[in-house]
Amino acid sequence: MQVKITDVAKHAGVSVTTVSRVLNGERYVKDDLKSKVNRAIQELGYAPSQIARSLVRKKTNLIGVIVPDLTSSFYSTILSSIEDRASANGYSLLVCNISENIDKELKYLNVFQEMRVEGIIIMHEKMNEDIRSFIHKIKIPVIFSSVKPLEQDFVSVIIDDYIASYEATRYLIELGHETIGFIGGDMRDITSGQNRYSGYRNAMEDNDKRVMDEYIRFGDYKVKSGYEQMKELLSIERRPTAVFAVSDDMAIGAMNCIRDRNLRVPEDISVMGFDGSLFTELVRPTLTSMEQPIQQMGTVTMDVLLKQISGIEIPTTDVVLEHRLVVRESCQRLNKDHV
Amino acid sequence: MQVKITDVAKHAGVSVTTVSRVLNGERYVKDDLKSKVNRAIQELGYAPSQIARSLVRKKTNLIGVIVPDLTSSFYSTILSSIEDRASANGYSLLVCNISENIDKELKYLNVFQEMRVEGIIIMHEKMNEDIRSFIHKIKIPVIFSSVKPLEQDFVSVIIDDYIASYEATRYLIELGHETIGFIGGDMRDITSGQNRYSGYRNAMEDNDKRVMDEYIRFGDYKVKSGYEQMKELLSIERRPTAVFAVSDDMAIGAMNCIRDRNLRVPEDISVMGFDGSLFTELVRPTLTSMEQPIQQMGTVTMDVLLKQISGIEIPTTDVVLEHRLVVRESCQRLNKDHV
DNA sequence: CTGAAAGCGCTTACAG
DNA sequence: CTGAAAGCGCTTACAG
Repeated sequence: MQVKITDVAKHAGVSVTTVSRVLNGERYVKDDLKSKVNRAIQELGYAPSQIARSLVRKKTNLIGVIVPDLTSSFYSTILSSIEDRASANGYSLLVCNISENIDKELKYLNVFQEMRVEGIIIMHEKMNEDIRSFIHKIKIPVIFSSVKPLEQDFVSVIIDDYIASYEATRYLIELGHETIGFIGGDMRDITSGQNRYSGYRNAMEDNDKRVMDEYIRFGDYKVKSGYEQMKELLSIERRPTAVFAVSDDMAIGAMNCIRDRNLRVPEDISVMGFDGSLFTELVRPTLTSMEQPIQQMGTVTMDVLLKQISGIEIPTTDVVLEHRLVVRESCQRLNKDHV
Repeated sequence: MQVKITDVAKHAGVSVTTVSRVLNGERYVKDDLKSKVNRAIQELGYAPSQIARSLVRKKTNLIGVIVPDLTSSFYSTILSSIEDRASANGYSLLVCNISENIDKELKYLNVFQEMRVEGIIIMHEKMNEDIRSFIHKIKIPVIFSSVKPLEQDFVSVIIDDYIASYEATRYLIELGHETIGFIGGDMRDITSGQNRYSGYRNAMEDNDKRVMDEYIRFGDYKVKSGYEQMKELLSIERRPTAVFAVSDDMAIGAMNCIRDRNLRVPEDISVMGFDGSLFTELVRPTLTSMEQPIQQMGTVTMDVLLKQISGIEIPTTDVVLEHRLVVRESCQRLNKDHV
C-alpha cells in the first residue's frame, strides 16, 4: 500500500536505479530525467523506506539511550542536549526509561542490539552480571554519561565527583561550620554514591572536623528522601549548622523540611546542593550548589560517541568535565551567637 | 561481521527456515533440532536483525513522539508514562525534541515516515500549513496529547481547558477576590492559550467582575515569564489580590516575584497554578493548582494509539479526561482589612 | 516436521 | 549517463 521505489520508476518511466540515484543526490543523472523523477516523487507522495535502506547500507542512524528517570530534571536536561546533537548529525534517538528496573535495562539493551543502533548511551550505573557481560560482548560502541561504572574499560563522560564533593564540603567548612550533616546517595553507585561520600568524609577529616555517624544519612536523590533524611538530622540533639546533600532535589527536600519546622535557611541551617538543576534558581532562598555542566555533558557525550561510531577515534579514557561551585542564598557564614 | 541467520543455520546443521521457526516460537519443530538451534544461537551470540524482520513483516514496532520541550516537567512526565505503556506493549519510542522549532518538527515527521513508525504522538499545537497537510496526507495514525489543534479531524487526548480555567477562576472569586490578575499563555495555542483565557474571562464576567486589560498578561508557560509578568502586575496602582497563571511554572515565577518584593503568598496575594506538575508540592507555600491527570494522559494516549494501530478502533472524537482542583497553601480567602 | 525459493524495498557494483 | 541483476537478512507460502 505504501508507495515504493518501483512505483516511482514506473510513473517516471525510468529504472529504479535512476530513481535511487536522484534520491541519493548522485551526479550523473541528466536534468530531464531528474526532474521527471522528482515530479513522480511529488505526485505519488513517495517517502523512501529507511528500513530497506538500512538493511543494504548496514547503517541505521539510530542511537539508543537508557535513562534512569525521565521525570528527573537532571536526566531530561542531558537527554535534551543529546537529542539536539544527535538530530543535528542526522541521528534519531531510541529512548528507554528504565525507572530503576534492571530487567527493563537488559531487555532494552537487547532491543537496541536487534534494532542495530549504531551507538548506546547509558546514564545509569547499577549493573548486574548480565548487563556487564552484555556490554562487554556487544560490538556496538557504548558510552556512559554522568556516571562511571567500576570497570576501567567502559568510557564515561563525567565530572570528578570526589573532588567536587570535597570542595563543596570545604566551602562549608570555610564558612565556619563545624558540624556538617551529609545526605548521600545510593552507596551501590560508584559515582554519585561512593565518590561523593568519600569527598565529604575526607574534606572533613583533612580539616580536623569530627565525622559523626549520626550526621550521615543516605537517600535516593529525590526530593522526598531529602525531606525524610533531614527530619532525622533535625532530631539530633546537637543539630548540624549546615547540610550538604548530593543532589539538588534532596537539598530542596531538606530546605522544605527545615522550613516546615519553622527554622530558617540559611540563618539557622545552611544547605548545599549538588548538580546544578533548574530548581536551584527556582526555590527561595535560591540554592547554593556544586554544579555539573549538564548541557555540555550531553553534547560531549554525543560528540564522543559520534567519533567512536565513525571510527575516527576510540576513546580509551574518560572525559572529565569541570564542576563549578555556584554560590546563591542558601549558605551563610556560621553565626556563632546562634549555636 | 554481525552474526546472521545463515551462520546459525550452518552451525546447527539445519535450514534457515528452521532457525527462523524456533526464533519465532513456532510449533512443528522437533525438540532435538530446537535445542541444536538454541545452542548455536547461544554459542554465536546471535541477535536477529529487527530491521530485516521489519522489512518483510511490514511492522517496525516503533512509535514516533514529538515533544515541545524535554526539560519541562509536564512533558517529560507524559513522555515517561507513554514510554511505560509503549515498552509494555513491545514498542520502542523514537523521540524528537523540537524546542519551539517548527522546521525541526516537519523534518522529524519526515524521518518518522521514512522509518515507517506505526504511530505518531504530537504534544504540540503550533501548526503551519506544511505540517497540517503532511498530517492529513500521511497514512500513519497520528494522535495529539495534551493539546488540541483547530481541525476537527485530528484526535486529541486532553482535558477541557475552558472549563478547567473557568472553575479555577471561579474558585478565586468564591474566596472573595474581586481583582484577579491573569497570566495567560501563547494566544496562538488553542488549548492552553485561547481556551484558558476564555475560561478566565467568562468566569469573571458571569460573576460580574470587571475584566480589566491591565490585569491580563501573557507569558510562555515558563518560570521566568511568570516572574516578568508578575512584575508588571505588581506595578499597577491597585494591584490584584489574586493571580491565576495558566501553568504551574509561571505561577511559581509569580510567587518568587511576589516574595522578592517582600510581599507574602497568600496573605498579600493568592496565587493559582495550572497543570499539576511536581513543583506544586515542592515550593513553599505549596501551590494550589488546577491539575491535569498528567500520568493518565500519557497512558491513555498510548492506549488509544495502540488501538488505532491494531485497527480495532478508529477514534473519531477526542478523549476528554477529568481535571481537578487541588487546594494547597497558595490561595486564601480575601482579607478585606488588607485592601 | 523440514527445506528450497521467492520476496520485502532498497542500493551498488558491473556493463554498456 | 542509464539499467539489469545481485544482494542486504530475514519470513512465509509452498512442497514434500
